[in-house]
Order: sequence, then C-alpha cells, then structure tokens
Amino acid sequence: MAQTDTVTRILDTAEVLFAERGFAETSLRNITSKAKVNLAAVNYHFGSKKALIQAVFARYLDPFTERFHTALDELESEYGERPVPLEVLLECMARTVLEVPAERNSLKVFMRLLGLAYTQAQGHLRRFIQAHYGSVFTRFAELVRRATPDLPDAERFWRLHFMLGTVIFTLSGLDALRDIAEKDYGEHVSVRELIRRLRPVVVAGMNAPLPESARAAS
Amino acid sequence: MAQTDTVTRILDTAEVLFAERGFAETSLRNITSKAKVNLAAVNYHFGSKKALIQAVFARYLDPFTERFHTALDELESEYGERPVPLEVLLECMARTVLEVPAERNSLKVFMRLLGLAYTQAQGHLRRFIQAHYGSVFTRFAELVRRATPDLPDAERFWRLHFMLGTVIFTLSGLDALRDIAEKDYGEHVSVRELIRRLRPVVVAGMNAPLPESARAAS
DNA sequence: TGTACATCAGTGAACGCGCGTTCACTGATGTAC
DNA sequence: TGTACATCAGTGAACGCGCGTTCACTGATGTAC
Repeated sequence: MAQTDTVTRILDTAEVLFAERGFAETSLRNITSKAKVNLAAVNYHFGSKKALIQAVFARYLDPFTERFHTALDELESEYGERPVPLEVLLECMARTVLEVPAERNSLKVFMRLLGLAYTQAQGHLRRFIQAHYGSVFTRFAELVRRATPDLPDAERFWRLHFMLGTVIFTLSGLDALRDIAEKDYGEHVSVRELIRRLRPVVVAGMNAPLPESARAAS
Repeated sequence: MAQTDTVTRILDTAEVLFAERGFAETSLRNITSKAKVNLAAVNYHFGSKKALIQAVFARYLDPFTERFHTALDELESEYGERPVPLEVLLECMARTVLEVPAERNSLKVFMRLLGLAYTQAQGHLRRFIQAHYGSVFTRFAELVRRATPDLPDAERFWRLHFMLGTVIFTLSGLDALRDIAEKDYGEHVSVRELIRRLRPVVVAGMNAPLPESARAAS
C-alpha cells in the first residue's frame, strides 16, 4: 500500500467522521478501523490526533485560500479603483466555497468542521486557522469595508459575524434542517438552492438600517 | 448538606462547564470536583450523564416556555384578530430570552448549549427539546407566519433558521468574538448591546426580497 | 416516651472499558562501495 | 554484479489513564406501634 494511499484513506475517513460526530466523539480506532488502516498509522503519519484534525482542515483550506486569492485578484483588476460591490464579493466567495470541494460532496462536512472549530473547546483549531489562513479573510474584510463605506467599522465587524453564523449554522446543521423541511414541505433542497436562498438574506442583513443609537436605548 | 443544595451545585457547575467545553469534553469528575460534591452523587440524583445534560436544559427551558407563553398570550389579546408585527414578535422573544436567566449571567451559557444541541452528535438532545418544548416554538412560528403573509412557507422556514443561526452562533461564540472586537475596536459590548445590533439585521433578513426563481437560476 | 424499622441523601472504592500513544519489530526499497 | 547498510511505511501488542457507572455502605431523619 503506497504512502499516499494510507494517508488519503485516513484523511477521507477522518473528515467524514469528524463532521458526523465531532472531534472528541470520534476516536482514532473509529477512523482507522473504518479506513481499514492500522491504528498506529495515524500517529506514524500525523504525530497526534490534534495534528490529524489540523491536516483535515488544511486539505480544504489550502486550495480554498489559493483560489480565493486568485478570484479576488481578478475582481480587483476588473474594478480597479472602484469598490467591488457587496453582492459581487459575496457571490465570489460563494462560488469559491462551492467550487473547492466539488469532487467530493463535502461542503457540508467542511462547514460542520468550521462550526465546530468556532464553538468547541478546541482553541488550538481557531488559532491554527487564524495563523495559517487569517490573511485571506483580512483581505476579504477590507474589500467588504470598501463596499460598505457608510457602515461603522464595529457594526460591519458584527454584521459579518452575524452572517457567518447564518451560513455556518445552516450548512453545518444541513442534514437536520433538511429532514425537517422535507417532512413539512415535501421539498428537498440542494446546497446550491440553499445558497440561492441565503444570498438576498445576507445582503439585506448587511445593508440593514443602523440600530437606534446606544445612548438612546434603555 | 440538604438535597437541593447538592443538586443545585451540580447543575450550576455542569451548565458552566458544558458551555465552556462541550458535553463530551466535560467529565463527571470535572463537574463533581469543581462542585465539591461526591462523584457518585450525579448518578444518584440524575441517573446518568445524559439525564444530567437534559436536566441542565430543563432548568432554562421550563421557565422560558412558561414566560414566553404568557407573553404571547398578552400579545394575542392585545392585537386580537390583527397579526402581531414581526418587530414586536422578535422584541417579545428577545425580552423573554433576556429575562429568564437574569439572576445568573448565563444567557451565553444557554445559547452555547443550544448551539451544541443543534450541531453535536447528541441527537437525544434535539429530540428531548423538540418533545418537551416544541409546542411553544410551533406557536411562535405560526405568529410569524401571520406577520409575514407574503413569504412562501418554505422561504419563511429557512429564513427563521438563518436567523436562529445568527443568534446562536453570535451568542454562543460570544467570548471569542468579544475578544476580537475588543482587540480591534477597543469596544466592549454587552449582551444587551449585541441584541440591539442584531435586531435590525434580523428584521432586514426576514424581509429581504425573494430570491430569483429557482427555475431561472443556473 | 421508647424502640424497631424504613427511607433517603450522600460516600468511597472499585468495576470494566475505550482512549491516545508508544515501542520493538517487519519487510520492502534505495544507496554506497 | 554483489553485499552491507540505511531509510521508511506499516504493524501488533501493550502501556497507563481517565471515563461513566455500580455497589455495599453510613448516618441522619421520619414513622409505627
């Protein structure tokens, strides 16, 4: 069995199981037995469970950041000095997000992982992501700033995270929500369909009127 | 040590630790040692760890649903046949959510738990919540339906969950986000402040224009 | 009022189990001379 | 071309550890007669 094979099988299996049940609830024995690989192989190739988790993320985020940088380059050269409209920025991000894991049907998996990274104890994961991939998000945030010049900085910060919450929650809880929706409306939604529904909501949320001033509020 | 004391100490400690680190990452030994209570006391009083988790939820949701039903009763008798406006419904929910855990500063804790319940493996938790507290949410959803008569049912369903995602993600990741916001803008936001910022975004999201038709989309 | 018994909160120690990790080892392949 | 050695992917078994749960037990309080 060639090295790449074992390593790939571990990563493929780990990402699915992590997304299904979380990090703590997925043991190396779960992964290696499902991947038909020796238990010790994880520690041999990755060093530790923690490093395996980070490797799972890297396998998504490396191609994502590369493509996203390229896509933003194109937008910037297309618009030059003019700010790129918010709708275009969001569209660009959505397209890149959808494009990257196209070969496997694993957008859900990745979003789930991202949600776990944010909410779970695993502080090391957020730090890992920030350290390795922070720059592309900073770049995106700066473009959003230029697209929404009337929004105070703090307000924009919070709204971006509100919208991030919407996307992560929806796509990571996708299976549960899909079940309910299907039962209630007999309608099976695809991820593309969901993103189509998300877009106007996100745009409207970002462009919402400012809240009444903090001073005036009780 | 009176019974109520031991039971309360366990619940108090468990809710904090669960919210900090998740369910799987919090052991009964963590809880009982921090609560200065015998290890076996959890199984004695609650029967199992799973039952303890549900008891932690029940301690919030029981008073919440009671108050929320009362508040909705008042709104319905105030508006009679007329639909209650969306803003009023959201305001009512926000007020109830803020009111309930007022004695402890534990809104964050509860939201975190709710987020975990949705995203984590713990299917038993979502089922528990649905079974015990589903009716009040159904009632709220029906009022929202009357407040947004132009929204197709499926669209409303998804938007409600988009907004739920925003709220849960924001309030459950509160500490992390607050750290970043404070570092970047030197501004410390309170939960009340955050909810003030959330309101216009949520209202705008619910009232966003309908997406282009699915047929027209690629 | 006194005694025998029941109830129940709480305890301390142990149970078996699954966990992540380690270690000595194998066997195939490549490299130096 | 042949031999000795190095490298490296992969293996099987064991390590110690912390986990949730169980069990026999204590001691205080309430109840029946």
